[in-house]
Amino acid sequence: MARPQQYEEIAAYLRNAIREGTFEPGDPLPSEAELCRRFDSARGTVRQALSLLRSEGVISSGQGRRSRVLDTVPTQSFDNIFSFSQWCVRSGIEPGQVTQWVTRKPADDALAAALELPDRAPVVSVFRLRLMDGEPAMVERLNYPFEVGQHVLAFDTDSGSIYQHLITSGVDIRTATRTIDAIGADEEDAALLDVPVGTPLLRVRRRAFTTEGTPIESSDDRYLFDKASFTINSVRDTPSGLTMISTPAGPEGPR
Amino acid sequence: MARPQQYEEIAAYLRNAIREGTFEPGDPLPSEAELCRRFDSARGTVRQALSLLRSEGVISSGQGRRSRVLDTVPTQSFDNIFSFSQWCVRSGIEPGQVTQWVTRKPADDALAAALELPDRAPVVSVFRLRLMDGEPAMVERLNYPFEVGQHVLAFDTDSGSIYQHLITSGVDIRTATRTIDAIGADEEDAALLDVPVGTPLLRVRRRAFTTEGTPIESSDDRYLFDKASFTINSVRDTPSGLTMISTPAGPEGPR
DNA sequence: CAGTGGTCTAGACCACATT
DNA sequence: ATGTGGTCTAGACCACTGG
Repeated sequence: MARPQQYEEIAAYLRNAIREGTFEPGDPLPSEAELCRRFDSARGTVRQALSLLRSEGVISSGQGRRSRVLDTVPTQSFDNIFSFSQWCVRSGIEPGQVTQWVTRKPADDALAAALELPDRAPVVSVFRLRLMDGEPAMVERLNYPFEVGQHVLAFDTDSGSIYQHLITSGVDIRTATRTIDAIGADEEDAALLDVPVGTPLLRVRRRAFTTEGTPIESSDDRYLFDKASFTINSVRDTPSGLTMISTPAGPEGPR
Repeated sequence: MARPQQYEEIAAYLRNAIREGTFEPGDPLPSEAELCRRFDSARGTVRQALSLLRSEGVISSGQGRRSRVLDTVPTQSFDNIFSFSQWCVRSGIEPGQVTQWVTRKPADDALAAALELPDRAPVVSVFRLRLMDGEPAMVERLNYPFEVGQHVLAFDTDSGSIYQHLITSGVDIRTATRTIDAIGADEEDAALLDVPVGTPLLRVRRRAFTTEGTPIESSDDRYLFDKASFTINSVRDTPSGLTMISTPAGPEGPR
């Protein structure tokens, strides 16, 4: 595993350089030709990397102009992001975790509803502090129906990605619903993240489902506000009557 | 202009065939090799077309598998996502706005990059406080290239939805990229929203594009954290829809 | 004008899914 | 074993931007 994808490497390098201020918002990136030389790769590969950053809302490109850095924080596109660990690696950040506890207990009302289980059905819960390059970045609260949670109980939660572990355990994760909002840190959050109570946090609540629509996860992640952001691309429907085979031209939008 | 782009032609053909039921949801598309033959083009070009459809959430691809048509997700909700006014109305809330100012001025570096304009090109900016049932809920900062902004200058920004006005003025809004994060209120935000400085706000930065991929808006909305949240549904391959729901944003049913 | 990104071609090898 | 998409190479021409 971890076979390095060349275009991912180039993208990671650029994301890193941007995050560390080598390229500031508004600055031009190196030209594609320059990047080809620097990474000894073909232009198609470089363009694939840039296309990735474009879809993440990190840079903007245009014919004849150099690509430029947009005003951004480290950003995750929703496409492939189920896993904090994976996300960090893609961004050139070292992920980490400190497990607070793992329990098996009966679900309370709200959790039973979220997982579509009978009241007081057994669930497995995980509570971890997540780190980026060794620094506190996110508090993670995960809840699984017991059937799924078994795999979690049999896993060293300090060793890495639970998501990855579930996938390789054969758990069928197909769709997810995320709700994003902002809240102030409560006492528990504040202590772990080492910030004052009330500090703004970005909360992402997630429910994941199998192909059949059975809920298999209900979680609550709270990010330090300057550690993460999320990007979403959306398309508006074309007015119905128009497009036939011959369409108006169009360079690049997202991705 | 309107020089036909080959990959756009291929994409348009596929979109059409899908819309007309030639390929039903779940069906495999023709293989890339087959499309190469049919359109007498190189594989890279075909892949560019498929990449476009993938980014639109129309198909899903995977190594070794044929690309398949996804359940078509009605992006009808796009308008509701884009327009604060429409979203409120749909949620049974009375929208309102207090315009702070509307200006025309040269773009600074960051804004020029975001709108893909030459440095110091003229832009039209709007700064409004938005209300829900008469209460402050959001601070809205909108920026348009002058060509688009003209329509805004000729509009009473206290009267309602700029988005609606642009659409009816014939502005072609096709795609958008949103980046969501959390920040503390600065002094300007705090004064308008009537909260202490540092209160957590949900920030949504948006870039909107025409069919040709030309940027037509770059904006920054900051919501009181208890007034709004965002919900995103995604499938393991491709992001599909985005929905905005109102305050009592309880865990939402999947579908 | 030279430099840059947008598009396109015609090959190649690999990993994975299906048979 | 075959077919498929994912990745990559090494060229090419064009349209546009910028000095």
